[in-house]
Amino acid sequence: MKMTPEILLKSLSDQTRLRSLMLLMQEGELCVCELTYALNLIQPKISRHLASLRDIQVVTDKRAGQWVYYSINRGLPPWAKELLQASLKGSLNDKQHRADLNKLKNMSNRPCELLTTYE
Amino acid sequence: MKMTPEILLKSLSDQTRLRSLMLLMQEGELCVCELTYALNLIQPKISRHLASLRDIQVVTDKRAGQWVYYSINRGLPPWAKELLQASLKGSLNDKQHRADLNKLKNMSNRPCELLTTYE
DNA sequence: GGCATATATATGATCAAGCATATATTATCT
DNA sequence: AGATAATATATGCTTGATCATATATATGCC
Repeated sequence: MKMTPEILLKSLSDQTRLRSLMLLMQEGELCVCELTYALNLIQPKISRHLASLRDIQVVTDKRAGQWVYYSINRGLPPWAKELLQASLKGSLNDKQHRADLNKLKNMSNRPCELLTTYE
Repeated sequence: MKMTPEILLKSLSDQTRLRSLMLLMQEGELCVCELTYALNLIQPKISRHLASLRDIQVVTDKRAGQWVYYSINRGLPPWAKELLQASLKGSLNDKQHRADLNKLKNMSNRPCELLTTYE
């Protein structure tokens, strides 16, 4: 599937998807339960939006045990990465984004991929 | 009104608005009738979308005689300009955008602001 | 009056939300 | 090891709201 501004921008027009992507831009890799906690939304909602982002290949997923980790697709064309970077730049001042990031940092019992991999 | 990624991205999520903005990015200044012709859409549709873009201050308008010219708001924050630039970069390969631009270039009796100003 | 632009109203389509439920992986118990 | 429970994630399905569209009409400039 070919990425176009139309497709990418439409995916960014939803608050839940935008908030998720901005966290992924800063944190690199997050599982559904981390996003669910950070954004304070119900799990099916997060899962559904991540699936739609995966469908258009804005994010990639990776199963690690019982967790599924999502991250920004490294194969995105340069203009798309730049567009996401600009969005993040604009979000750094954003109250909502800052609150989301803070909530994530304070999450207890955050799943740690490395521990489960090496045990 | 404060510009945020949420507001800007939502405005870019509509095809008519996106196509109009991409032409404005390349051409600098266009009136409603030029956009109507280039995008091959009915006038009220263009007018309405431009009004919504003006409401959130993504574009500015300027009356010159019977024409109203729209252009990208120069006062946009840097991240917003960068986001629009990235969108344009992605649109340069886009079939639709190229067709729109081509149609505009071939428009006959294009209103010329300078002539009407000085006559 | 004619052209350019704006707005009002009604209709229709898209899409997100929420609930319930299904699948998958891990942990526990006997 | 097999059965069971718990946790993480995904997916139908229905409802409701948002928003773009089209037609018609109005305003403003030459």
